Amino acid sequence: MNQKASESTKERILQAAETLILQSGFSATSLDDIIQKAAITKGGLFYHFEGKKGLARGLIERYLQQDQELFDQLFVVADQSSDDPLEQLLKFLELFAETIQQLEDTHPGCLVAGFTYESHQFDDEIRGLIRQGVTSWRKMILRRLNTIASARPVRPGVPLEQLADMFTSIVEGGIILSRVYANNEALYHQVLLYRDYISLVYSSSP
Amino acid sequence: MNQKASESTKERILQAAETLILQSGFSATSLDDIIQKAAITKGGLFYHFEGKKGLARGLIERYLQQDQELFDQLFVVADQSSDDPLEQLLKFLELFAETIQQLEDTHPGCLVAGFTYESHQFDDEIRGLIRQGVTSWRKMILRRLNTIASARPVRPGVPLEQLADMFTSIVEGGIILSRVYANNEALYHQVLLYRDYISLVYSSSP
DNA sequence: ATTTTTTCTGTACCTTTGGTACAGTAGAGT
DNA sequence: ACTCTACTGTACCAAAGGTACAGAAAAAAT
Repeated sequence: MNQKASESTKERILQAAETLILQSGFSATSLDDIIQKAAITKGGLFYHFEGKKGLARGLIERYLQQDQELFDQLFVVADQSSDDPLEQLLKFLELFAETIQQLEDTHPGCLVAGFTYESHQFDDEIRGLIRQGVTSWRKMILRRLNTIASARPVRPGVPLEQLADMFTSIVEGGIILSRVYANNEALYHQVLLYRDYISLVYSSSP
Repeated sequence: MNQKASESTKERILQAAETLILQSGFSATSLDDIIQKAAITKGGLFYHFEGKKGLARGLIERYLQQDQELFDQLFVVADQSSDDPLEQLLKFLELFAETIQQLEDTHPGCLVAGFTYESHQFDDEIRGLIRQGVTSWRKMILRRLNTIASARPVRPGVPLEQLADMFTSIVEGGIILSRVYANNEALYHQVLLYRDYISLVYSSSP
């Protein structure tokens, strides 16, 4: 078999594992569950990953990468829509909200949040990856907020670092709402409220 | 032994279980872990709860109850601080934010969020309790928002139901931030940003 | 065409642990 | 002395994680 076959098998395992883990949690998902869903054997799984711990690392790495790719794509579109940095960010949030709304099923959940609620099981490496993910989201938004702030007044008393973290906060919280209500509209609206707040933070009216 | 001894044992079990489960997740927390921390035997645990599932129900019921008690207490103080419904809600959020900030350790996490990320393990009863909890938070805030709206103009395009859900969203998301950063300031600031947004939603300036 | 390497399958096995059941007991109240 | 509550102690079973390895099947290299 060629490398592509290997990669597609690995991907199949990761996809199956992610789906199951977001449904039941990491610990509650057995390797047997995963190999069954991925249509592979235990030996095959251990060929690709160093046990369950190695699988966890593979999962979070893949998740953060895919996430970054989505955000990058949306920002490309958003940046084309206007020359105004504020409008670009607002457009990004709009696109992101719509992307969520268009999901057929209930939002599957975020691996970062899931792992955070099982964090004592993982070692420092995994916890480091989780923190790295959250930090990257903060940086991504904060860069934009700072650029906007260089041309517009910012509402007093609003720390931009916290406003950037609010993106993560809203998304993670919104995902929980959507899962509890079994309805993506909740997450969609939460992102739009965040968008609205940002527009108010940079609104120059008294 | 008397009833007080029984109740205190039950409470000790619940407290131990909650702490451990918020650290490692429900599945990853063994009954052995819990009985060790609670200084009881396996038989004793099964005397008080119908297995691990019964324990989960006891945990979520207790959590929602304690949560409600805290909110009620804070609203009593907040309602005394002013006659203006908007000021009362803003004060409540301030008090809540300060309560979190004063926690000695990192916020332990929310059982509702934790269980949501392991929801496929639980039956409809537990999932019902989780939904009931989130719904009660929404109602609690929405009642206030509607009262405020009866006397003040609301910013157009802001659905009050979603603004009420934003409380849950911000708190759950903020908890994740605080846990990842190992710092309660994140959650504190998120609640204050939500407070700021609410004040803007009801601000009457053009 | 053959050899080699990669990518798995299948089986067998071990150890730990999670979850459950239940018989028995200690101690407080009556 | 009796009874009930509140446990303790022990025993048991299925399941999970992990390991080891023999070998097959497919592709790549030669």
